[in-house]
Amino acid sequence: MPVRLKDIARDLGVSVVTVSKVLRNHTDISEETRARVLKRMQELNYRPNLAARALVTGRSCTMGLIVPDLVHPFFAEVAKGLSSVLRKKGYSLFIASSEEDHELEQQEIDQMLARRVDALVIASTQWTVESFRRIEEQQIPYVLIDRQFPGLAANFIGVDDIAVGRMATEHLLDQGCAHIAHIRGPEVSTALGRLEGYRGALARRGLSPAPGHIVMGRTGDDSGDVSGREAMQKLLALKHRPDGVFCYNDPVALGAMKAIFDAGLRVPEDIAVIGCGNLNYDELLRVPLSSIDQQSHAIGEKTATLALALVESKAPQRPRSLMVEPSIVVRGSTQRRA
Amino acid sequence: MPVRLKDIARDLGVSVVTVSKVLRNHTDISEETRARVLKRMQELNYRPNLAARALVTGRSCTMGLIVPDLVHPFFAEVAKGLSSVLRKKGYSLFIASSEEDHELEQQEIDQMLARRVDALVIASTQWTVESFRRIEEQQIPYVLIDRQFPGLAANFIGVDDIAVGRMATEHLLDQGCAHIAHIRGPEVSTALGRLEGYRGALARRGLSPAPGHIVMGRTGDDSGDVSGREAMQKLLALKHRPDGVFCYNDPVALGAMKAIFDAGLRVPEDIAVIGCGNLNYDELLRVPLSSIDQQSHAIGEKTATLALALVESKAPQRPRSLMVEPSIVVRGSTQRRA
DNA sequence: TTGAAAGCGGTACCAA
DNA sequence: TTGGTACCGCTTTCAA
Repeated sequence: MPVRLKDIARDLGVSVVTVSKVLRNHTDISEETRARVLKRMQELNYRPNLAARALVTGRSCTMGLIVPDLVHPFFAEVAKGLSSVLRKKGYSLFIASSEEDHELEQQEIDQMLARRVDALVIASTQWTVESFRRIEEQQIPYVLIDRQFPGLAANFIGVDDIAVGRMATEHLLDQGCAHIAHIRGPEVSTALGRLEGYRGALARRGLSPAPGHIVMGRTGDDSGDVSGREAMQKLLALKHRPDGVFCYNDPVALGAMKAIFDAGLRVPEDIAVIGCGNLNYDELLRVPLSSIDQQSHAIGEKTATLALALVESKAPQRPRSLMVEPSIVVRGSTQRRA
Repeated sequence: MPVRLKDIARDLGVSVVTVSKVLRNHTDISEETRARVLKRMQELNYRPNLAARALVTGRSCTMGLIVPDLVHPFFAEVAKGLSSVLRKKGYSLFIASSEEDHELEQQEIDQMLARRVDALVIASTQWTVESFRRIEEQQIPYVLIDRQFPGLAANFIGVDDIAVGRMATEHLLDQGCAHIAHIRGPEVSTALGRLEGYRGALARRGLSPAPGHIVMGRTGDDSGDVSGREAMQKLLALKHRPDGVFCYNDPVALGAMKAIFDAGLRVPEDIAVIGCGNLNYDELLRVPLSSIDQQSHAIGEKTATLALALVESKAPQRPRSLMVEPSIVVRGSTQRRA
């Protein structure tokens, strides 16, 4: 039912090729013909079938994005940043949520490869690099975001997690905290980087974490508030309880604050708390939460730019790893000196 | 570089057609041939080019979703629900964020039509129905979600907004509130429905809103907390201030709570507050916010099912409008009777 | 059971 | 400046 080049050509008594050339602004068409064709295209509201074009040009002008959880604001922001750049270049974006499931992620990768996306962006939940090999076989460029894979030479864009840890910890030090604890995350690159940054910041001032001041929440990212609460309770039970806590992420920080309040203590006077992620609700809390912003939108934009560059250059590039600088957002939960 | 039917056919000395038939499980192929073909497909990790298939079958097995803001948890949830159903049927989903911009939305619609999606799902920010006519011209089925257009006979799935308003208001009444105010939203179907439900619930008990008890926040959905705060301040300045407030959405409710705290009053003892949307942070607040859940995931799933049905049946269907029942989530902000 | 030919809606190349 | 022809990767139809 949609209008085709052929229809326009027939109506005007010209060849399909001529119409196709007008469509793509070729210069070797007379002004008169061009005008007639354009007019007819308008009248019929013609839209080229991009799938057909993709078949012959070998470019689908399509990319795929696979994230563990679309509802997580970090990934949603990345998706927005990515698509805002791609849209301007005429690209459309397939988006899929892997629900933190390796198998599903694998399936989605296959599906997108079958759709012949020009590039793939993945915030992976994999433990092995096998799926990435599959992508490489197909010669399709891909960019990993958020989580890095040690030992995999792939394009990567994410926040500099060591800087995240350092920044948060230094801020607590600057606010006069002397005993800073860390509620850490699971064994993935983001959590490990933040832990390293935390240690580094202390070391720079000749300090080191007190015994028991590095605790791990039971779970990783989700229902982080529960695990944050538990972890904080452990810290409160210590003989030397901390006066500042750097939390792996914001949900964990909220849980930690709950535990502090439950113990009848105050934030930030007794214990200062800082999280990571700068989630949209941080500002709305009774004690607004200081946090490290992960520049999710910027990550999306930079990823788009890199992916586009990879698609343009047919020669395979040496993989690039790009770290975005985090930034601190200071709110009430750490402001001890007015 | 990807493997094609032709490659497999050549390797095995059979025709392309034969391979194609094996691929689609046709029965008129000998077991022996089938086995040989399947084996080779495995070895080469063959994936059919779905774009090419789409060109000849006229089905892309692709749908489009356009929402005003992907970062908003409601739309992110809808997207998840939608894609979880579609994935099982082998469909992929283009997702675009219109950033609350009519023009962008229009562009995205055009883009997706050009990609020949099998169906389109839109949470529209349009004021006119022109873009929908464009879709109808192309004979592509579409489903509107969230916001309805009076006078447009289109498929629609959303929460029953009148029920939302009724439910919230009745809950406040049941908690013993006698003077219930409403901070309403802009002139769109969702806000109007909730207002109507609020009025209806009061009327059922022989009540009507006191003068000045229906206020409108300055802005609509975004930065709702600012407008909620302002609106609440107006309510607090009244001679007869309310003892319960039903807010258009959760950000507005947070703003309202801030204003109440600033005035030195308590929630829910002095004023009970209920929002709408059941956003993920509601539970994490100092005074957890009661809210009406909009069943976003269910909306996504039902939309997917409807869209699939529309695609299956070639005969154009009479548009269906489907209302999902909201549900109330009671938390601390309204619990006045223990 | 197998495959040759035509065609889906476009683009590339080269000759007229 | 214009258009004939071939072809992108796959499916459909029909004859062998």
